[in-house]
Amino acid sequence: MATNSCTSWMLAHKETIALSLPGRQACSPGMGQHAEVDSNPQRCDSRLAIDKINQAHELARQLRAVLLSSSLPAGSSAELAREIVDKLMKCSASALSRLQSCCCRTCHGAGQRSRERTQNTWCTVTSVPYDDGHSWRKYGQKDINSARHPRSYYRCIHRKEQGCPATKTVQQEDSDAYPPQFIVAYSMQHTCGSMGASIAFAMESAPKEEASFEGSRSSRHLLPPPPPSTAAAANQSQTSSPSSVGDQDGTTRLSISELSWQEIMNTSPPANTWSMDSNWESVMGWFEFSEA
DNA sequence: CTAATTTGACCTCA
DNA sequence: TGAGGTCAAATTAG
Repeated sequence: MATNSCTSWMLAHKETIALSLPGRQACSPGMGQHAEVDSNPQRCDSRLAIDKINQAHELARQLRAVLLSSSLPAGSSAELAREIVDKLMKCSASALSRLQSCCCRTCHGAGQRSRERTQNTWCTVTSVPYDDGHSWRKYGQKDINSARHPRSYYRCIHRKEQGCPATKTVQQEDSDAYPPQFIVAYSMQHTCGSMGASIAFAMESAPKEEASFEGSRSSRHLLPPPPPSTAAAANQSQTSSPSSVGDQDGTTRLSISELSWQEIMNTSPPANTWSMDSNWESVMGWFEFSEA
């Protein structure tokens, strides 16, 4: 797959950021099979959640337009972007909260080797499974019996030097949806000092696995190099996406992470607060989302 | 040359 | 015993 087409895909789907939903679907033990969303309206306020997600989607679209705008004077676009991101996060947090209240939080239990691990496993379904704010290194890939697509295994890049136990698996759903949806299952919290991550699942932006769709063997070409101004941040995410996207014409378009996300993260709660197992309430409290 | 990915073999668990 | 997870040598790319 050509780098150009991949970049185009990335730009085309930027607005899908923030729509990765830890509670959107209850992951089945097999992961390769579609999980059932709770259809009981009394137990699962899914309709409201969907509305909220749609709002988030629209906000993300607006944000993209702002970020890609070159006519705005410096400073104003960043300010506007921050406001939009703020609203976006409120909406997605609200949706997540609602969905989480009704959907199971435990993902694939099959194959888990210990109770501890099972308790520290959660998942999300997203069209852009890679940039979740942490650095991952792929260490394996397996064909799964019940799934059409192989499952990829990643571990934290700091595993060696810092002993970080975090791992994740990425598997494309069997559906023919476009963009393709991926089930991302995380295991264990990061103990490394890298960016607080899980919150950044909302900012995924680089569909590396796109390479496999197109038949390319390596995905290393697919991501444009980060600009100097964000090299440090990108360095934290070697296998995830850079924090901004370089255009083919040589200019650098600011991404969410560059304009506002870093600022948000600077005042964010502890890195692991997005664990669906233990700290969800604190996250909700931090966002102080107005309503839902 | 170094680092990341691929992939077949091996390990663990149900 | 089979399925899923991990290891590690080989391969690939910068």
